[in-house]
Amino acid sequence: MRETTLSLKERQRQQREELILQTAAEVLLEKGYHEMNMEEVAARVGIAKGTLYLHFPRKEDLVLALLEQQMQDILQSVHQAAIAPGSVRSRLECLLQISYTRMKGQRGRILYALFGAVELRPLLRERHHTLFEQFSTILERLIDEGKSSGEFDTAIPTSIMLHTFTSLLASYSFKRLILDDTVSPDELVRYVGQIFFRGVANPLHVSEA
Amino acid sequence: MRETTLSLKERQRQQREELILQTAAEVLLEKGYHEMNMEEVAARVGIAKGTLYLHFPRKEDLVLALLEQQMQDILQSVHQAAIAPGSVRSRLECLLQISYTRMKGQRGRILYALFGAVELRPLLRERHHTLFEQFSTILERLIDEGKSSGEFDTAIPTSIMLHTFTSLLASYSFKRLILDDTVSPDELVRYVGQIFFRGVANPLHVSEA
Amino acid sequence: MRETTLSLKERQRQQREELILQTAAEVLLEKGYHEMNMEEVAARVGIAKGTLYLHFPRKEDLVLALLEQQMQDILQSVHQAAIAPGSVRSRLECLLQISYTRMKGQRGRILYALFGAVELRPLLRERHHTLFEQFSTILERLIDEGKSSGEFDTAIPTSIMLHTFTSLLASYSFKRLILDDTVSPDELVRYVGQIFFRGVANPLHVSEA
Amino acid sequence: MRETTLSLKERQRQQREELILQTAAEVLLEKGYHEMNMEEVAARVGIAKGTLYLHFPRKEDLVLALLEQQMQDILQSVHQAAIAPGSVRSRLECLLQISYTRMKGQRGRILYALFGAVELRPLLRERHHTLFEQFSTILERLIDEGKSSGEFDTAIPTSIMLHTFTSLLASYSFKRLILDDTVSPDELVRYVGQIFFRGVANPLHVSEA
DNA sequence: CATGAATGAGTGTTCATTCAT
DNA sequence: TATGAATGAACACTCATTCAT
Repeated sequence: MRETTLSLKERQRQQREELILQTAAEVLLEKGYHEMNMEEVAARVGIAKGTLYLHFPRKEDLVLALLEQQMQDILQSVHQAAIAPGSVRSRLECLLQISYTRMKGQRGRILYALFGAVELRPLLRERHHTLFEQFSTILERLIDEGKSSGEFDTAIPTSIMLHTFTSLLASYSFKRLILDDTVSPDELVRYVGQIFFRGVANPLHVSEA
Repeated sequence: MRETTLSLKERQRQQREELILQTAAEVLLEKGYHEMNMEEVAARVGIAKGTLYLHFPRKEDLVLALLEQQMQDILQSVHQAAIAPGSVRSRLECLLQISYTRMKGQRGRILYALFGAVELRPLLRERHHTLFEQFSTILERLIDEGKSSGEFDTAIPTSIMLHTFTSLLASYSFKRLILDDTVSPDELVRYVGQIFFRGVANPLHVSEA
Repeated sequence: MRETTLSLKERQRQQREELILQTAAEVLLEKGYHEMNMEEVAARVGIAKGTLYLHFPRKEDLVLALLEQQMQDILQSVHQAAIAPGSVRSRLECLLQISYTRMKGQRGRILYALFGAVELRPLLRERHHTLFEQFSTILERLIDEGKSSGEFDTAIPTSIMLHTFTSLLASYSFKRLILDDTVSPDELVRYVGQIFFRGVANPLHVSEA
Repeated sequence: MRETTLSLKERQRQQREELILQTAAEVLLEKGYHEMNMEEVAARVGIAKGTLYLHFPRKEDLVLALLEQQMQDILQSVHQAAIAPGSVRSRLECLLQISYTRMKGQRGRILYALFGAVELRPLLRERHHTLFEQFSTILERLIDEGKSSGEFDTAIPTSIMLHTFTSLLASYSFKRLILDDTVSPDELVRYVGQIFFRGVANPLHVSEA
């Protein structure tokens, strides 16, 4: 019973923390890092400023937690996509799908807002770097697998493929396209997949598609 | 004679304005929009804060002028590339070349810094939209020309090609690659060109490359 | 039996209160009145902030209790010294001894820390005044005794002697000397005694020293 | 004429700075370092908070300037007293006179208020130390001169005399006595001088007093 | 009684903007 | 026209105090 009580409190605490993060994300998207002020975040959550500081002792911490959440979320997706069955192409398309779908939602745009604040860069860089390394490593392995299996053109360096893919995965242009409902995420995946995979295809390989 | 005097003054004024813009660009890149303060810009230019305000009555105006300049600059490049002789591919590759080369330089990074400041977006959006429309129009015509000439696959919608191209043109991933000297702009143009143009190539067309 | 239980509880309560006071004294010395925060005091004592407030409903009260304790402590010493046998000089030297020895210890420095906080003065003043009156009264009687017995020069007003003595008793300069181990309390007593008692000696009196 | 204009502005600036320092001193004495807030200082001076920060970029700087002013002031007095003609006793009495007279005025109490703020100590210590060293050096020389000339008892170490004198010079007890108008500075000098100089007198020397 | 989560008033500091000279 | 001193709104963060559990 003691345990239940504790975990109840703890659960409530985590629920509120999650609420704070969601709210902060909203404000961040509306106003950017600088215009987001702690008072307003607190007010929107419905708590006092002091309470907000109990959860996140610095504005930076709040924003860093947001970053962490997003990054973990993304890394998770990448992991799952990477270990899915099927061709490398299908797995990478799955990633495109996830990314484009997220663009419609709020969460997909937080990273943009965060990286916008130049003064946060030093802070973000380190954590971002670590996760980005993991992210890159997974994708590189996937691409190399595609090369080994004969799907991809071995003449194109893996790092080029990786960054080309990344450019298409996290593209501001596509984000606008999707937010304006000019294309659906599904369509976009189809077309971008078509272009990219034709582009990196092994010229000698007979695609099953 | 009155006119000459005026135009001399006017010329000096414009020279100073240009200097202000250059300086502002520097500071913007170093510190981002919020950390860039009017005092410092004025000091670096070597004028008083009040004088700075004679040229740009709000901080926003300064930054908007910077945006305008950059956009015009880009539009100019796009124009020139568009009317150059040669295949559509060669002309688009020329654009990639310009973009990647600019990434190494300061000026190419200003737009990133500007768009980073979420709170500027409403301001930027309008002007940006107009210029982006022009930019898009030119590229769309180019792409359509490529489709007509048989270079490009007509099955892929022009807007998709446009935004895919744009994603590769102004890619944060590539910017990092280039700033880290992992690839030269030239190499990058070659590889990205290869991937993109294979990707959008007309399957029936025999490339001259 | 009820009584015993209560007094047990009461004893525990007083023990804790004493612990709080000791801890508060430590923090006060380390950080001064303002930097001393209730949270830290509670944490160091090992109780919750709320519990601390059960004992001392305001920060001021805590600090006032500390003052009281110190003052009573000092008053006690003065009392004992005053009723000791021997010459007035020997009794006053005993007080010097006590004071200088205390300077090495923590407790002797608390009053300095407290009086340092100018904003506490109104609060301290009243209580301090009462106790200081008592303190003064005792010393004045002692000095007058010294005058009657022929030890001290009756031409010097008692209040002057008192405050001169007090200046030497609670001197910041001597505190530094002693904390830096430049002199030992014993030595200091000897020299200061020599100077002061020569200074106030009855010119006609043949000292026994 | 240019020069005159500049020096006029500069003079006004310094006048205001002096006004700020005076005001800050007042507030400091009334409320202590922590309760003194920049807003109020500015308001009392009749300027905006921002203007205050043009003169003193940190609260600390304001308070440090105050310290400097006081210390220089004191050092100045000590210097002048030290080089005055007459016996060492008369010169030291002159210092007592200055100190006790200052106690009536506001300025004499600022150092007490400043040293009260424990958190300022590290800041103050360094500067204070330097000046205190100078102060001590001058007084030590004076005391040694008194010993050489036969005025003072060579059996008492110079440092003891110095600190005893300092204790009497800057005594909180005497400050109260003077602020309460219990004694006049003049009287106090006479009595304290009598006590101290009898106390440190060379037993073999025939005083001219 | 004991707890510690919640509160919100208070304050140092920055900086875009104005305006008298 | 050019200046830069003056302004004051804005904001992160702290901490004494309260009170529901």
